[in-house]
Amino acid sequence: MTDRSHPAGRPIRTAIADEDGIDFAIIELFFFAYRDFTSDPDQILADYGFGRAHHRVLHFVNRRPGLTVAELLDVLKITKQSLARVLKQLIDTDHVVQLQGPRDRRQRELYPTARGRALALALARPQSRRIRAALEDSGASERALIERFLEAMVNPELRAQIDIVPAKMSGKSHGDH
Amino acid sequence: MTDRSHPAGRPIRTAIADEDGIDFAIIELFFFAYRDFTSDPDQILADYGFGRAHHRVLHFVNRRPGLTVAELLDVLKITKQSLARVLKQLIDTDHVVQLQGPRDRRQRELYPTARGRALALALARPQSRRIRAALEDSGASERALIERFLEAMVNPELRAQIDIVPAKMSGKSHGDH
DNA sequence: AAAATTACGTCAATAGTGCTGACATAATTT
DNA sequence: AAATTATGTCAGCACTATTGACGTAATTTT
Repeated sequence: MTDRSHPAGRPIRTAIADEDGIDFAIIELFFFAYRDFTSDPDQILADYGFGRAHHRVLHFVNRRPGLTVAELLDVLKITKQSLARVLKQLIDTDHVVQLQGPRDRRQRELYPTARGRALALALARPQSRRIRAALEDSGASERALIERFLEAMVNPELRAQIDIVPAKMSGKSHGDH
Repeated sequence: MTDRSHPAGRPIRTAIADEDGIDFAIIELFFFAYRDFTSDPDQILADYGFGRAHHRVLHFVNRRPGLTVAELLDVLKITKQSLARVLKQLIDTDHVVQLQGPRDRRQRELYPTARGRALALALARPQSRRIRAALEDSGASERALIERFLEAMVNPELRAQIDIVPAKMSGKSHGDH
């Protein structure tokens, strides 16, 4: 501990400040907030032997039923191999089913089953509860502002992927026949 | 693909809605936002052969210089073993130094070196830039509201850890004596 | 003073999730 | 017919996290 073979490196005893106007407070809060935000579903997932990767796949398959493997890879920004394992498990446990693409038969359209839908909901519930509580606690209950802020945190090139599912309003031409 | 040995599991073709009033939009945005938020420092860390774990240690050692190993474990909520490797690397590369605790000589107080301070700043810079841009883009530029929201997302029991470093402002009503 | 506890370090083994590169197959496009 | 595309799969690797066990030095308790 005192046998330094290094060029010294004296200890800095002052806390890092807002040097250069860096917003350490929010950087740190974002870390804590995201950690706790994911901890709720982690509990549930553990019962199924699933991890966060399963959650993400399940989430997007429920949000965009019928999306293909390639589309899912693009949304998640992971590799085929990374997806393969978790997707296979979700299919084997009957949470997700694959259907041959209607236009292009090479494609696999991914859909949730009733079971997959139920699990996705169970995972989202505590997260949504936390969000609602946080909105209330933070006073303003300015949902729209938080939404805009989070969206602005995302890389501009990727925002397109997000707006794909505007839920119900903003009458998209989603024509689910 | 049609050789199902399962009890069936018919595909659900409708997108998951705001069933039960679940806020899927913000859940999803939080995922995208955090992913991109961490991608900036990830680029830099790769040059050092470091990962996110190194970043987190470096961050907190800079924020609370002199914190002990036990305190760091408590903040990060990881195990001793998980910390051991990354901390050792940070010490070996002269980013962090250990000093024997003054009161309790079993303790190791952790401090950043000049190098560690510089790296912490370099990692925080793009994150802070992203936050500032997002605050501006989201119009309101309501920093305080975002801060309150994120804090409210954290488990109440853990909020104590956060307020430890109120920097200077963060004019909370938490009456810091 | 002896015993118990604490703080830290370390070893071994394991899990989850990510990566790259290579290769195979079927289907579509050129 | 040839090239490309969508998907699946294999092998191997890296990082971060886990649990459990053990050792040592220092402190606290009895």
